[in-house]
Amino acid sequence: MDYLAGLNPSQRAAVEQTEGPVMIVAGAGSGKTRVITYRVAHLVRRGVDPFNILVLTFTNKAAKEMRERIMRVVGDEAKNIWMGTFHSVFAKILRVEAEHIGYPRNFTIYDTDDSKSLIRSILKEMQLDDKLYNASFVYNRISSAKNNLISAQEYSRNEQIQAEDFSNGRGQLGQIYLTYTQRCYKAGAMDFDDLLFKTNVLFREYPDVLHKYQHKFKYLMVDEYQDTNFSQYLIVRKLAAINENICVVGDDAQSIYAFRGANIQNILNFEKDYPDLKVFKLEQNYRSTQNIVNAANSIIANNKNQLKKNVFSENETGEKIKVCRAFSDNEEGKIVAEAIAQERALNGGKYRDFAILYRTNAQSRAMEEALRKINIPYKIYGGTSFYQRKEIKDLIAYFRLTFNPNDEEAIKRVINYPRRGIGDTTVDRILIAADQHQVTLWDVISQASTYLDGRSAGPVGIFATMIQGFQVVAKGHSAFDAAMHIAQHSGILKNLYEDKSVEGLSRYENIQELLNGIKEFSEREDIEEKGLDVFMQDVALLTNDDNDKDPNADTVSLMTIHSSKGLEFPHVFIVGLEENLFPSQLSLNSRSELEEERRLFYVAVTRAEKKLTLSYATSRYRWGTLNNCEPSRFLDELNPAYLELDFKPRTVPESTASFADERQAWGQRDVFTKPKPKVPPKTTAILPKAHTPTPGFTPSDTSNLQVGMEVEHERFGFGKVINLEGSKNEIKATIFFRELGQKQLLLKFAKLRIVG
DNA sequence: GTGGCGGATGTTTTT
DNA sequence: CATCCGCCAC
Repeated sequence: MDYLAGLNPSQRAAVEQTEGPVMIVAGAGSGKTRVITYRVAHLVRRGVDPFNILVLTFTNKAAKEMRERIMRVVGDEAKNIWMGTFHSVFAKILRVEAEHIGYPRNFTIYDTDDSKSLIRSILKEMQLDDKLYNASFVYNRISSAKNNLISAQEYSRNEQIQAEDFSNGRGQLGQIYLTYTQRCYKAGAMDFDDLLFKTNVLFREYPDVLHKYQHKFKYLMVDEYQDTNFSQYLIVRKLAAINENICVVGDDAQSIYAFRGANIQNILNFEKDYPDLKVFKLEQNYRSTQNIVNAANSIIANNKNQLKKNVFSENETGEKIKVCRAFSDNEEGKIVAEAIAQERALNGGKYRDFAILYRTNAQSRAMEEALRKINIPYKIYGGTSFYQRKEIKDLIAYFRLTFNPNDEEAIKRVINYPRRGIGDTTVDRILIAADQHQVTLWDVISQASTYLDGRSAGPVGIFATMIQGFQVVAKGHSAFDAAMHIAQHSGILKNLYEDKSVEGLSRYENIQELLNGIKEFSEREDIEEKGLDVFMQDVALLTNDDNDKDPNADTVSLMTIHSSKGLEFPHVFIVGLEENLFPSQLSLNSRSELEEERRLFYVAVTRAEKKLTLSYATSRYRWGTLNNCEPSRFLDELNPAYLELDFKPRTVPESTASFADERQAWGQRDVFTKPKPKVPPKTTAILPKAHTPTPGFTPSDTSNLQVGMEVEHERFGFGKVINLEGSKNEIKATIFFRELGQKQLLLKFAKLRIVG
């Protein structure tokens, strides 16, 4: 029981409370991961069968790390613990139980791209305006419906939802959702949200199945509970209903996934669900210096909605938090890169002690360039995942088709790649034929001559034969052999090999890398089934860090704040602290969204152990144009006692002296003393009454107006005509008003008096 | 059915 | 700035 010795009293109490409902409210850096690890280890030590333990995490990375840690305490037995993300665990269960809900065992998992592509097809078929019904918007709408366990039928039947959609001019959303669901079903595909939604359906419709898992998972633990949505919440509650050995761990201050349906209420209401609940609060931060912890507290204090908690540190006070200003995003990169080099030159340390965190993936580029320039090794986490690259998705689409030939998105992706003379028209015909004859897509493709006319039947038939060939090969061979066969005979390998461009070369290499990965899988000894179908089962759920070749390499880490959650580094740089970037422009509409951004900043700050550096740029390239930026409001919210500004406050040398006397002596009218809006207002409705018309103002006949004439406008004041264009009744005059600047007016409406 | 071009459009964040 | 999409000519 030596592992218990290193824990503080509340940590230890949380570990030892293995029975009944438990909630651990864990402040940032309070040893949460240790508690979960030891708690699981403790269960195993006390004789609980690892097969009866289920641990749910939010990333594959977290699951993997935790399993390794537990293995260090209890050994190989840890391999048998059910541990993974919600999505991966329930995908596994759904595959076993698929027949109950009418899905094939080897159903495809659609990723976001697949889903949006399907939505786009549906929108096109329904001939809907793809601006009003933007695919991403529709996807999000369907996604949040599913996360709140609202089925397509329910969505369409619900009068309130319908009324809301109609009033937004999007009355077809219900129909789109219905069609989308139907098409996924026909394709034997589930999207990410379905993995949770269908699990709920399964548990609701088949009590015996639920019962089986309730007994299987005698002990449940959920990490990052504050990030669960309703769908996840209900799964957990149902699974725990019999044994009630449920332990959730979370921190409301670190809830940063509301945008994908996470509901803080899940953590706030936990007590109501389990009256016998034991709550443990972990408030001592062991990770960071006092300055960092105090600064973080000063940020989160600005949020109204939060659980009371007192996170404190007894570590050294530490250095103050440095704030840097740069002129541009590139200079910001340079400052950060040089700071890393300098820190290492002065105090040593490894590259892996440094992390650069940003709000959006796009910001990584300036950082990368700066690091590369002075030869600092770095690694980017997240971003476009290896498995999202086009060439990888293409090859995987062939794999998908091999095991599920009805996979509509896979068909569309590769039926004509490499080119084999099957154009969009033919694909449309296939979809229509399947619909008309009430058969599957694969029925149409595999019996092309019965369903299609002669011209398109030929190439489609050849395609079908090829896929059938793959199916035969996949059955009798290892994952690697099958994959290699498909890569070659589909023509993908040849197609990429012939592309001698730089991108083509890298695509070819990526395919090689995927094949290597499959080869490794084929040679693994810890699993029995090594077919390509097994490899494929959760490929859609893999992310970048699952493809990490050398996790121990000494490199600086670059990642979004979201993916930094749960990690810690001695030195942390948070870059791009600018209004409209962080907080994101899209979050400024509501208090709750702004508070989520603030929690995100809190998460970022609390990643730092020893030293934290914040930076912002006063200008930045966005969409290819240079934009001026304001420093983030979050910088103002930080208690200045913990900050050190790395620049002189910008003060423009000012003098009270003026040239007013000289101007007056010269006789010039002083127009500049009146306040002048920088940008001419766009509409006349909000114009200030800047001008009082000359007494007895009457509009002149402007039919003979000439360029260069001085005019007075009833509200805009005095101005000079600088251009006239258009004919007769539609003459448009460009007039430069002294007070307001340039404006364009239609003469037939404008009331102008010609001066002098 | 294919390929090239110009224009629109997009950046949160992740499973 | 980059990519993706639609439109047009072969």
